[in-house]
Amino acid sequence: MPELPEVETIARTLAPDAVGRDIQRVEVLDPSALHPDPATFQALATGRRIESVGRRAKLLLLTLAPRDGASTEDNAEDSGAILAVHLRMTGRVFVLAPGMETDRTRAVLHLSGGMRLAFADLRRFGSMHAFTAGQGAGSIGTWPFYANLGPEPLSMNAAEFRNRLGLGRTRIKALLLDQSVIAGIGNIYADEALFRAGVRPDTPANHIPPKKRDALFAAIQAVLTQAIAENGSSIRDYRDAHGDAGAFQNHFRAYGREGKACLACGEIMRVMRVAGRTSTFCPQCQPAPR
DNA sequence: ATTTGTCCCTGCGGGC
DNA sequence: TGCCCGCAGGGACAAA
Repeated sequence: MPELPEVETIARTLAPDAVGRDIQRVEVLDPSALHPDPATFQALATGRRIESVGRRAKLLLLTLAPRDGASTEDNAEDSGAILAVHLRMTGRVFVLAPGMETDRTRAVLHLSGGMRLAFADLRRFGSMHAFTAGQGAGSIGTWPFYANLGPEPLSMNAAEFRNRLGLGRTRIKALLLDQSVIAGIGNIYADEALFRAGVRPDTPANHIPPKKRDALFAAIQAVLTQAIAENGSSIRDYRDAHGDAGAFQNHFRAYGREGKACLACGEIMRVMRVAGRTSTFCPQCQPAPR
């Protein structure tokens, strides 16, 4: 399940191969994968050079340059384009070696130099979105999901995090999963951070004192930083742009450990449902809020 | 106003 | 052995 560290790893492993190449053709295998529609996607992407590969929240972002020969006449307004890939649960982005094919491929970007970039997705929840890079209609800033994204957890500070949790009694895990509150955290890293900070997933935010908020923020940063260093977590589907697995799944202390002994105290790990997600926690280390 | 449920989709594992 | 069901979960959306 690609969350922030997985998408970051994909961006890092993809960039050296993709940056500087031209998108010569967009091969559409599953029209429903391309937004706003396949024709618009092809029109926005084809003939542009990939300037950079990055990440925002759980989105992989390809920044595309204005087209070569864009004259002051007809293409004066061409300020480039942006491709945003959301992998959701089972999406993958691969650099395809010559002759190599992938399963469940939904679209292929044919790049200069014979390189191919494949977007594959078993469960077809993922999607690719094309935007103009300007401020006008069609630009990524007008995409509500993107426009409403909260700050990056690795770029914010503890004070901002404390404030973002607010004064309400919304349960803390729901806030961590809310992309408009803080961007890029999913079920795995929410559980891992809450465990490390000793905060139960259903604790109302207004029951978490400032010091505990700071501890939680530190845990979030530590978990995400270590996960990036380990190239993400590979449970089943996730691979980087070269097909290699990550290793952070070997460091899980909470996620997927229901019924097992807590690594800190030996208590049996339990699950509860918060915000519609299975949440694994230690009843001892993460005591119920009073 | 927050929060829960349903849907999207496919594979897999548990239960019987 | 084999079928059925629930679960996995990010986000949009509807509903309580």
